[in-house]
Amino acid sequence: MASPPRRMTLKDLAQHLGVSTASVSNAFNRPDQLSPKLREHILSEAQRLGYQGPDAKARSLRTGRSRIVAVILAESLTYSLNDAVASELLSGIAEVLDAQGHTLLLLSGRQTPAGVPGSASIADGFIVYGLMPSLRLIADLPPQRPLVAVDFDIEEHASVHVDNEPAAYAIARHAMGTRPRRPAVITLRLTEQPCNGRISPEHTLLPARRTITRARLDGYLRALAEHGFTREDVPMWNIEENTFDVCAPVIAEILDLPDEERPDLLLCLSDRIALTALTLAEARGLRVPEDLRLTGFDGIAEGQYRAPRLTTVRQDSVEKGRVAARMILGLAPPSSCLLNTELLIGETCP
Amino acid sequence: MASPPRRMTLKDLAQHLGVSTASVSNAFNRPDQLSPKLREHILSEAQRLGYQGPDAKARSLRTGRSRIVAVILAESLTYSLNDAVASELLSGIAEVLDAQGHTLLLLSGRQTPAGVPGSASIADGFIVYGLMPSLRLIADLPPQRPLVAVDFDIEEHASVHVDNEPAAYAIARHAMGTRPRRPAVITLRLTEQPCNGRISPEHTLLPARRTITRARLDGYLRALAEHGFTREDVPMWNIEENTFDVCAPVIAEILDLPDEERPDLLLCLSDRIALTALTLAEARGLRVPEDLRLTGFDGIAEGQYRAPRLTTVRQDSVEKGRVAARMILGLAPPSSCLLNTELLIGETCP
DNA sequence: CTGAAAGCGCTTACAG
DNA sequence: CTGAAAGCGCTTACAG
Repeated sequence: MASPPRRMTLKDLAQHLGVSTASVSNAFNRPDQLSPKLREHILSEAQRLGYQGPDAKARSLRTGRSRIVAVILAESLTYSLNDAVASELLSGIAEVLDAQGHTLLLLSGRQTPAGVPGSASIADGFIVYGLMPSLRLIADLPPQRPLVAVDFDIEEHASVHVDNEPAAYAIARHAMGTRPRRPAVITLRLTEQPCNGRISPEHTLLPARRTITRARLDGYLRALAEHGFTREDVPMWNIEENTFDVCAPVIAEILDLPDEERPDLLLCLSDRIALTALTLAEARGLRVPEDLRLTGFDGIAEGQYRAPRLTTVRQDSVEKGRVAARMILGLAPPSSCLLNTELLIGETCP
Repeated sequence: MASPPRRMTLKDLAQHLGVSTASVSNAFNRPDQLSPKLREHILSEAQRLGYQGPDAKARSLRTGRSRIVAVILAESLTYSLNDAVASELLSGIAEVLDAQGHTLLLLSGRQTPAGVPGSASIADGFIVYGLMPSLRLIADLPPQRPLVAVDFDIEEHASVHVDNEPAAYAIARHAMGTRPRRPAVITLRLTEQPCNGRISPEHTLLPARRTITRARLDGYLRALAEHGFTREDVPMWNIEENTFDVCAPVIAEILDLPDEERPDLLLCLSDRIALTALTLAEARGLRVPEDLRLTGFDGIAEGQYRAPRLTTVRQDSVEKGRVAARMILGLAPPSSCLLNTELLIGETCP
């Protein structure tokens, strides 16, 4: 096992070939700076001798650019990777980065108490997604590198949003087409204090600038108000994490209310919540939509590839990712971009 | 907007404070190399002056380590990010990397014809997942850095697997408990030539060392053989991509066969395939399991959080990721690790 | 415990 | 078109 003690460097290769390091570098990076013949010679010898091309670490130090874009997810990576909406966003980002020869570094805003790991500073730009993270996190990022916020705003930085309030208004208004007797709302991470269950007057709700879920709630309440339901008339439950396991107990509590108290319309802040409600309702023999109507938000595939199909708002999370990535790479000017959504009428709330 | 033209460097900070660059570096990296008092002074001044800590690019060049681990996915990133099994694997990897202060660089083996982008060489180690990629891709990775293969083998490198053949045998044997009249198998990316539909004798099947799906098929066929079904008795269909959209037409073709030809047992190579079959069967009014029994493979949440629950094999993809990450970081010795699976009996094949 | 110095592997003006 | 040289920002023996 007398394997070579270290990787071959550009300098080694140049010496081997009797050319300058500049020529080798140019052979890899700037074809116009040397004769095609020499370039061909250098590249084929590199291949033959096992030189893999300029080292990324050295190159990035020298040029100041790494061709790496970091995505900082407000939630844990475990949650985000298994969430359909976050996954779609990442797909959109990855699609654009790939096409431009860039790669994706995944970071969680929650991972270390120490904040974002130092290796984050290697990235050429940052996409920050999700709940408004602590400003400290943002301050710890290297300044003067492009940053795009998705689903929230950071002062003086670009952002990508969907029209949460109008979309929520539209779907709630659709649901009001058949007047519910007992409408209710299930929100997501909306209370200042953790609350996985019924929201009481003691709870403080986060403001719209902190979380998109508030904007959606405001849309629902606007439509409800137009039909004579005040906020006091409409019970609200809150979910702490957008997963089946965390949703299920809260929804069980709602569905297990006595018949005369059980809501007949559930406006859910996400498809995951609505799908959990649908599963649990089916398990209890409740008929959807006859006994219980349900609406979601997001338009994830799982809600559309089943019967009954979920009535929901489709947001194009893939496109959100593409837009953010284009701004980071400078393919589009930094801006505050608002994407439209689409109302999907399924069978859970016809 | 007379903002500082460039980021402050360690050297700048050292000059400001009248200490050597070594002391500043040690303040950040080796607390034992200087007095607590000086360290405290340096760190607080760094904070005050806006020095964010040593630059990751320079540090990684100097030390040769980046604290970045690359995951190379055989499929496209778009596919992988939206696939439950791949997402779980990534979760497990991310969990371990996070805990060790490392971060995750996502690469696709399919992204560029040019092969893995040069920035890959920044990673300290590589986890390669999925179908056996071209050996060229592996050869292009920097040698002498740790590499772990997941779900396939690379000579002289560590690997993580589940016991595909025995697990497939076990679930098929369970299904044989009630003798089917017309069993069939739906495979996944198993033919040398692309084939999204019925497999004919002309098709060449990939060998088990190239893809885990072959090992699963072998397990099914072994159990079927024990019950007197030869390979010729059992029709097989192949799916090219493990997504609803690609599965649906093939499954529709199967379910729309005349009653006397339609299989009454579908052994599916993945949960995604089985769930698609379940959805389409329900849409056609076929009763599961009375008219059609179904088994999956993977044990993804979506199959367990619905009624009827999928009968399937649960593989712990999160743990697969953890094991691979531990090997990469040197927390566990490189080895060939085989994880066990668990038979989950749901209602689709009681 | 501190400081001066070498060097990680590359890219890029610049002079020829 | 080619080559000699500076320097990206750091870490780390090493001498004091």
